[in-house]
Amino acid sequence: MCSLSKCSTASSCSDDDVIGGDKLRRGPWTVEEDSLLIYYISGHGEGRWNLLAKRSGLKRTGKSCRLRWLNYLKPDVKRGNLSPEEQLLILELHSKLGNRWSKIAQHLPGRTDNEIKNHWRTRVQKQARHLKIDSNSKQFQELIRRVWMPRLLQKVLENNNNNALFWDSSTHNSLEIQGAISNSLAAPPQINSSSPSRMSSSESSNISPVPQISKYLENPFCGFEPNNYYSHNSQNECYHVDNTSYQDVENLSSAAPVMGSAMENNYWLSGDLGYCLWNIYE
DNA sequence: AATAGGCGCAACCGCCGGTCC
DNA sequence: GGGACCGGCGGTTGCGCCTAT
Repeated sequence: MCSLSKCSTASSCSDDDVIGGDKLRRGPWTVEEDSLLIYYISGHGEGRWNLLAKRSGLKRTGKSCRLRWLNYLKPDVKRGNLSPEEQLLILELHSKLGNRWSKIAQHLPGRTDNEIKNHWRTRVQKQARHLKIDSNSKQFQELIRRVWMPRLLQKVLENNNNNALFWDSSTHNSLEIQGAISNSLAAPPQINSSSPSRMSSSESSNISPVPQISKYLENPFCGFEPNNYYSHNSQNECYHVDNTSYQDVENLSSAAPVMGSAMENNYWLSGDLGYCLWNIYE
């Protein structure tokens, strides 16, 4: 509630604005104000913002103090670009929670609702505008799930493969991120009918063990059929177990267990065409 | 070098729900 | 019960920086 008598926007307010006889400052915070707020909170703790605003000597509203602390000054506020993992999690959570930014922020330690909201508006909604699609439409939601999330997933896994052949759980301790990754592949596979039946067979290095016989689950990129069984030869070229020849071959470069999966035998397989979700057949 | 336009982000606004008296 | 106050939330604004022309 703006009780200032003569301002309509932040930029139009001056230091001469008055509340209750005191001059109130608005707009960007100075270093001195930040220091004062940090000093006061270090001595008295957070909360009771209106009282804090009065007693600290800051010529700011309680709301303004709260916002400055929570969004900027609080020590655990994480700064810098959102990682692909975080972006993926935001997309996943937004699909479930909608614009409930504070709820989404609770799942991203160190990130504020304001930051996530800004990210959504500047990055995600911008895409919708460019595509002339309503960002709340089913069509856009589908686009996010089918295109954007798999791309982010690819980035996440590429980063991961660069660091370690197998999934490094020490860098991905959030099961929620794992869940978001799994869910990002929940859409039915987009099988490209123009794809050649024999897939590319470039040299694959750093080949990791893959299950002898695996059940392909799902992936928006690959041409494998869900719930069919595949095996591989000594070069890690995959083939359908019903076929005698190596048809539908894809070179597989690495395998990583799906952490947090309800199915312990689920693996991500990294290959020429992207990433596949497999279940070890027993 | 100047300028216009776009973008990112900090900060503000208005509303709402909870709490206290 | 209801009014006042407060904190939290989502939406919006506008400033400053960057980039393209």
